[in-house]
Amino acid sequence: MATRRIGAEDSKTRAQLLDAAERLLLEEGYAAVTSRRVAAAAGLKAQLVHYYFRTMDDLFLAVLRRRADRQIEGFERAIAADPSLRNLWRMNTDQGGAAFTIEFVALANHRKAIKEEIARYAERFRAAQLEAIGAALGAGGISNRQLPPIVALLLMTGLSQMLALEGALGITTGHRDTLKFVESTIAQLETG
Amino acid sequence: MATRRIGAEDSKTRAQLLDAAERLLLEEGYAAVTSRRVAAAAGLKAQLVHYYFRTMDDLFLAVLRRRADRQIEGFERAIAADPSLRNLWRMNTDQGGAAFTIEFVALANHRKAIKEEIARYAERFRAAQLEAIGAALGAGGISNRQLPPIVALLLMTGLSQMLALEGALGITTGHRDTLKFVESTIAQLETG
DNA sequence: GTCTATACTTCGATAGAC
DNA sequence: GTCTATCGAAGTATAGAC
Repeated sequence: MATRRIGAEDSKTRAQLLDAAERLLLEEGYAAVTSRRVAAAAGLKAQLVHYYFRTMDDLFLAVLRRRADRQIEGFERAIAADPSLRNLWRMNTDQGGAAFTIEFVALANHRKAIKEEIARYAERFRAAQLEAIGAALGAGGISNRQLPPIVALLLMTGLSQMLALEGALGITTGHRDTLKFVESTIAQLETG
Repeated sequence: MATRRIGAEDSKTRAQLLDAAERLLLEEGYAAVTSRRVAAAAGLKAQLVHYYFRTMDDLFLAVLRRRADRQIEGFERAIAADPSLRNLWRMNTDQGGAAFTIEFVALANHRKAIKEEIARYAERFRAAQLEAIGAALGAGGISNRQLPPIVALLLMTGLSQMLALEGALGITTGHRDTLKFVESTIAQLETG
């Protein structure tokens, strides 16, 4: 049948399946997110997964959207409350979403729909951060020629993501020194 | 049986299976690396995978070791030939192993044996790079207080990995500007 | 030393019952 | 609008034949 029916978006059962899928994804990786295991974790029948999400990819996309929306919202609230460089850096390192990122990047690497959705969210996130970092650098007296905001942003993002990712894998060489260096650099910038 | 037999390490069939597994891993992701698919890609029977590699994890480990050994060897040869900052940066960005890294990091995230092996290789790689970057910075007249080599290394690694990873996902905002910035910074350092 | 026959489990997805 | 019965394909792994 070309037009099979699909469960309501506000169904409580649907939310339970999403919760279970997210938990499994974080704890055991995307390969463990099967219709049977998700359903079992939620105490439901496996076929319900295919009722609320036609394919497994649809389920992954729903998990991604729910989580990314929450994260962007949280970021914007935090940056409105404290738009300092220090806070920007803290948010990039603190948010324990490294495992989540790893899973979705791996998934995205071979699934067009997920790849496109991730790229969309990443660009949105980058735009929001660029605005914040541009203002913070300007307030610290850093000119665009010395260090363009977009470059500062990619340096910061690259570094914080690497620290989180390596931390998750148990790679630690140089982390302490680098953290200290970044923190003292930020402190220097903020005091002028 | 506790002591099942295993195929010889120098078997030609074994090498074909490794090749097929590596190809599948890069082209379709680790979830596609199943005994049946690996064997089919190599034109062999699925059971042979379990003869040469007792479990699928053993197969993944063998792929990882073969590839990482080659990469470290190549790096050491290249850096011996040209130990400049420019070359260090080029090697970190050029080596198209982003997809490979993504897959193994995702795998490692939930498999102890793979995680430990990756950490071992990463630390070895870092040590080799640290030596090289320390020498290059010293030659450029950068003091340890201005920019400690280990910090420079993590900045460079974080940035290049992020550029590669985002490139694979189709995220491009800021990449061009950042590349230009890094290249001109390196050029400045190398001319004094 | 090399490979195959075979067992048993789990997978995604659909068609149809309530 | 919600859920279940069921299918065919694909998964890992072992025991045993050559």
